[in-house]
Amino acid sequence: MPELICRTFFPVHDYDLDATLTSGQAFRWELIDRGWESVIGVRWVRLIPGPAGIAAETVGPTKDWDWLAHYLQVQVELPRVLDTFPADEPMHAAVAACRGLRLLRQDPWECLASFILSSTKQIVQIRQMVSLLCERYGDRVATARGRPPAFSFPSPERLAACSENELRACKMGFRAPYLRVSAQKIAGGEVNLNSLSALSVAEARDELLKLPGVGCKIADCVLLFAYGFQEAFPMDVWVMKALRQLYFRRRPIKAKRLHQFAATHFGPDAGYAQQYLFHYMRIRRRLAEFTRSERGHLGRSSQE
DNA sequence: TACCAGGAGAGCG
DNA sequence: CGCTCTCATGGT
Repeated sequence: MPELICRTFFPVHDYDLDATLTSGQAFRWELIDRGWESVIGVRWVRLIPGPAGIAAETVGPTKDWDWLAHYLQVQVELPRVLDTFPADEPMHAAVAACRGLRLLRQDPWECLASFILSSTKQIVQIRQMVSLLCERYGDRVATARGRPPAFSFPSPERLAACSENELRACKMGFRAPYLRVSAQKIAGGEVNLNSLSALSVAEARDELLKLPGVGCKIADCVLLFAYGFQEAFPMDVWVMKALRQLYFRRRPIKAKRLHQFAATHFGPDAGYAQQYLFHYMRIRRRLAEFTRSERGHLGRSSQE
């Protein structure tokens, strides 16, 4: 029985889908034959970026695409956001290098669980842990013919029912009890993720901080990537390095002062600015590594 | 091989 | 507070 493929098109400008999906905010997108594939909620999705916008397809009868428009935040007028950034040299450079980078609006539980796993892990490894978790404890969802199997992100209830060893087997190490207990607190109603959008940022942050394995940085990631609190400014080692390098040129600055600077300097969409700085640093590193390796090859071959 | 990764929590003075 | 140590595991 042939599956029903439904398609739509979002005519968005200033939307760099590649940058957005590889900028370390979501961990389940894979590039297959020039399209990005993942699962949002219980739906498999394939996105194809083009010059006039983003083409999308999914499986099963679909007349309403609001869930995807919401996830992609296609209604956001990017220039309006960029205008709120401070008019300084570092931000100009970051914006120029990451033109079209966007923030997604993700499911709170998937976002929270993923970032609980993120601590002192590289993005490739976070992807690996999340992928194992979904394969083993998520539900199979329908995909287009010829596509690899896809799974939903396991619910809090499902992960709460896992043993610590089962979770450790997904290569998450010391993060296993954090994820397990957090899942239990959410499944048991001790923390209600659905109620946070009605709260102030500070109140919502305090709720997230009740969960084990969630400190300021991870709370801010969830506030920003899942709830759309755009003033939340997650400060990880990369953003810290960006601020020191771009704004304080190797003058010794304590982390506390850096937080104060970030809280006052970047305006109402500070979290958006943060994502530009984060991605800017990462693509600069990739370029530097590429250049170094190319020079290495040239150096060797010219020796002969 | 040594060092680092989208950190958090506990123990200490 | 603010500092240091530990916690698994894999990539570079």
